[in-house]
Amino acid sequence: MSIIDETSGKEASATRGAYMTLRDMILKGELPAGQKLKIERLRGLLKTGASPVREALSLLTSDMLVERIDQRGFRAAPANKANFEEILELRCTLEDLALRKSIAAATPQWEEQLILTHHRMCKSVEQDILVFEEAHKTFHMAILANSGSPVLERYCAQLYDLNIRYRNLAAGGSKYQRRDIAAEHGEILEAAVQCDADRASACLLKHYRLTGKYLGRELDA
Amino acid sequence: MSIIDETSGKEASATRGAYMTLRDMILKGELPAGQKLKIERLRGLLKTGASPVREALSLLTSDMLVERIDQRGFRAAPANKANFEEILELRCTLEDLALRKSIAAATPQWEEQLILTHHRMCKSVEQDILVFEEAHKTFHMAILANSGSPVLERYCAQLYDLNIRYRNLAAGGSKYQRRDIAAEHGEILEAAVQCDADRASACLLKHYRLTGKYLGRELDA
DNA sequence: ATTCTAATAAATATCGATATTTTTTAGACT
DNA sequence: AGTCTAAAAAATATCGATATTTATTAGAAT
Repeated sequence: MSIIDETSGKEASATRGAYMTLRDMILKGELPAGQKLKIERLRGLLKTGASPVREALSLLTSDMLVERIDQRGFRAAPANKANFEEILELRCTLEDLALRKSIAAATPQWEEQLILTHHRMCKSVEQDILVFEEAHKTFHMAILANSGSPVLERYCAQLYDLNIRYRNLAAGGSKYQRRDIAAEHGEILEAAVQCDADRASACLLKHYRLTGKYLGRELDA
Repeated sequence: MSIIDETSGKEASATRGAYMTLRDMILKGELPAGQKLKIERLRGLLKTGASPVREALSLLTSDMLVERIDQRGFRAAPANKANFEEILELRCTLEDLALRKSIAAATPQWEEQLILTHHRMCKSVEQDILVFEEAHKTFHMAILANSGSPVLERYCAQLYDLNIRYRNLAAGGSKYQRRDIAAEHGEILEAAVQCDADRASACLLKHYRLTGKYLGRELDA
């Protein structure tokens, strides 16, 4: 592997590159919900062949970001309030579960990871919003990372992304929510480190449901 | 669509055909856990081109039945006791959740579906084991089908399949479990129809955990 | 004997072309 | 006008060939 592979954003395979780009575009709403995803168009967009595009789209069905209808192609997964609320609720349930498992199995290493990812997230607010987004996801996943159940964590990560997608879809005009997000994160961290499962869970779910309520209003429009 | 399409088992697209066949082979253990899945070999096996095979494998990644490693192909998902137990436990949690939601939202239509799928399952015991397996899954999914959360149901279906896979992997030599499965199903049905969530859940989880205990022993070998 | 390296073989990933299917369009009929 | 039907266009799905990458083998050096 050349040095370039590791430092640049360039992906190893065309399929992976297409997967990442398409995923990003769907999460950001650049490919609107429900939109038909024509191979030729994406081919042009991604400057690659039909095979990588099709394979990437097939992979994205795993993530519930793309729907595949046999013999009539792919489309960006539809979005609606019912689905949003389903995602939000299921996410709360599963994260609550994973959080409690993580805390129950707490180790010094896990604690340290929490502190670290939280710190990085705090610092990243000064930087580009994308850097913060990344750090934000990393922190939230770190909380669940000690659950001992990779499948559960996978589901949580999936639901996290789906939720972010709705945030991006809804955040059309209105300004970013003016809440003290930093304080909320701090409280979650504190409770988790203290192994206070009930408080950590309560904070976490409040954190999600507040954002959810805000987004729910946006989606009505 | 010709008449043949609807009556024969022949799939509409090569990709879907490959997907179904491969899925079946992995669930049945014909493609052993961890095994490398070489495109050329599968191409020969399924008598189709490389593209449908690759696409089918990409789709199977969703179901956690296939692992994809960039630039070095696909392999059947590994199987081990830890994963089995994780699947079993998560399945119990999620099905409990879905069952309670289903019961909470009970409708006459749902009840009737339960009765119907249960009846079909009972009848199917006389027929081929594969017919029973299909009916068994249909019954279990019908129980959860009223949860109002398609995503949750999707996860449950996924975990169901993964569990079945372990059953098939473990059932190498030993005879089929000699329990009164029919009675267990009957009890679940009865409790569900009566909207007794606690009893239904208890029955369901006992049903799963008994099978799980049995399979766990097999997997030690 | 063991590790390193170059050459070879094998397998994956990708492309471009073509067959198949679906969708659209335009004309005929009621 | 509103359907139905046939032809044309567009898009999907698939194939066969090739480029790229990884894995294997055999020989050289320590």
